[in-house]
Amino acid sequence: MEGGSGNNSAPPSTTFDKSKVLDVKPLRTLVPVFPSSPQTPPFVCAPPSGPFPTGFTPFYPFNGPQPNPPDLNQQTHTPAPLRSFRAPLSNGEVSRDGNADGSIDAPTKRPVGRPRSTSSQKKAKKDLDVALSVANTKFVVGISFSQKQDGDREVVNSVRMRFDALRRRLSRLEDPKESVSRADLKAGKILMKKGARTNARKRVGVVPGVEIGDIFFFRIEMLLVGLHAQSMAGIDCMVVRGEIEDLLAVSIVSSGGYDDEAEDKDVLIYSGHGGNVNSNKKDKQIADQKLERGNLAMERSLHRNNEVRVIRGMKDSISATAKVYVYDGLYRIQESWVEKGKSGCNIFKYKLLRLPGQPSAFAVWKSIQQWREGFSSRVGLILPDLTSGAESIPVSLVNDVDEEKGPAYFTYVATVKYIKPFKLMEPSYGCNCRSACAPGDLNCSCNRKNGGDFPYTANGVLVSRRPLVHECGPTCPCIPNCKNRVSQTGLKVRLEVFKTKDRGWGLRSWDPIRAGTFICEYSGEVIEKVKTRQDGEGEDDDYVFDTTRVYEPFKWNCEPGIVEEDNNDTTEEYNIPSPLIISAKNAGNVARFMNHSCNPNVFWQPVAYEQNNESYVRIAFFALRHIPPMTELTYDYGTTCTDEADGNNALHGKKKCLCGSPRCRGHFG
DNA sequence: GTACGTTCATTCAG
DNA sequence: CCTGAATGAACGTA
Repeated sequence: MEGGSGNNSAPPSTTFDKSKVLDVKPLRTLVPVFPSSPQTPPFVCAPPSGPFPTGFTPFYPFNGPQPNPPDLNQQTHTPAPLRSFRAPLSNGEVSRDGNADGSIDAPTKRPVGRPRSTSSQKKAKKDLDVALSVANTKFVVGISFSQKQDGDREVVNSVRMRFDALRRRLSRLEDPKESVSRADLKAGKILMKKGARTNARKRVGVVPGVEIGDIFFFRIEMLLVGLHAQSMAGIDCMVVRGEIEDLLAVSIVSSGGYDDEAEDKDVLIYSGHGGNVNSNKKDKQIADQKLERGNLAMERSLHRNNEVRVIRGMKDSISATAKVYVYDGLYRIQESWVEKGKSGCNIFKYKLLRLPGQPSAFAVWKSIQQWREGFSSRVGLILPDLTSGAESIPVSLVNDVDEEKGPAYFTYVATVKYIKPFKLMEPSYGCNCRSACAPGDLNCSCNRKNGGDFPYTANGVLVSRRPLVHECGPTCPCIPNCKNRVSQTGLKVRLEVFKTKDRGWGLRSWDPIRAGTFICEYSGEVIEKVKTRQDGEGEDDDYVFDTTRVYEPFKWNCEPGIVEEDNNDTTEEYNIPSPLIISAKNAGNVARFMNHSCNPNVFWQPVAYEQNNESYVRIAFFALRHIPPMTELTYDYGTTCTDEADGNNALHGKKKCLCGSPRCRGHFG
């Protein structure tokens, strides 16, 4: 397993029998490349040099005990910080927290003449709302008052993951009669009402826990973490009270709806709002923009010279209208002017400059776009496709940190080999669906095996972790792009294998990745037992995936009871019919390059499907949270069950962890 | 597959 | 408290 640099310098052809792996299709061999640099040292097994925290949890748990609950019971108002531009606790804020009375059926005024929903639709919607409202009472928030006002990284991640878990769960209901439209809004509404948000107090500048480069797929997500507190409007502003009361812009979203110029990575020409430029009203009356609200705030911020957060919105490839938002850090407004728009009406324009010294975010996206279009070459590119066509999309091999020309020789296999079937409790011959298997169709035996709970959303995103995901297999008659074949259809995310600074080769993506996205399976050769030096088997096999290791439990699924009929087993403990050990030392795919982290962004999930009336289990990797482009992909390797009573060093075979997470366990493997 | 219109939402400011 | 503006998002149609 790629855990460090120690394995990458083995001579390519002397340590294993190539013929054994070269006669099976569809194999592609990686062009042999030899490290030109001196051998890098193998993994150090030195004892930890400092105190390592115990009681690790991979991320802030949704509920249940927390290692160090920060201010969990604090109910008193924290005094408003003396820092300028921080919104004081308003009465409105307190009252919103206090009386979440759930009046979700409050009538909303519609513009006259707008067609109204049919009564049956309204009834269905109301029923669902009531169900959601009832479910809310069981909902454990676990976010303290002070965390709601001012967050940190853990709270921000917790809110974002909880939002998406809930959104996926709500959008899973694909029976058209019960379909939830705008699951994002529904999930956001529930979380808002329960106070499961953070950084609710507006502020100028940095939002604690939100990092430059963070990505969002819904406006509501940015609202929940306090990055941009408007559900639709592009300019967010706040009133500051000082010697004179002032209105300041705090954040803007550049989404392409207006005539912005967003070509330069450090400069943004932003248009003011209003004038019905992009109104969804029937009358396309275009008017001059007025110096009010957001426009006024931008003008005041120009004179005050305060920092303005900039979020860049872009088209997401997942669908025609989907967007992805990238937090690009702090800018300052340099100048403003008024110009005539296409229709001849006045439009406010603002020129913003990015503050220097910030990590790049949008610039990374620009570079990737250039590489894709071939306008610029990737620095340090060694191979455009290390799979030699074994995958349907290329995987680049890149080294921009040193001279090493590639990992040690291995054979690229897109899927696992020598896999053994396991016996099912009851024999199964796949489903009988003619076209695509339909979620909710209990005539489909694959659906029944999944407890009637379709594992994926319409976008092919995993809804929840479960003991075993049952996909349709090669002998199911449904169409090849049936939605229940996500892990069999090959790579969808554009990946690259790259040289890390201190952990050998690693894996990362050019594409932004939504939580729950399938990344790859763990390919390789199924083996009976892990080879170790101790057993006289030569060197340790570090490219191993082993289901019998001990894995740190973590919570990924949405809380049970959010949706009324959602009473299925929500356990996230895996149930694998028989242990599975895969070695990718000699043959494997991109998964062999994924490094370990104690705070990973990827997790594995066993997936079963049938072939010739037998069932097989494979290991599929999914994104644990949203992953920005060029962020290293990591998962938790787990730990071997070391028998400490046998006199051996309990750390034998374990490797010093370099993941750098605050909750690092110190060792892994 | 993209482009555009329609529809139904939500939050916050005024 | 009430109202409406607002650089949403999904979906249907061309």
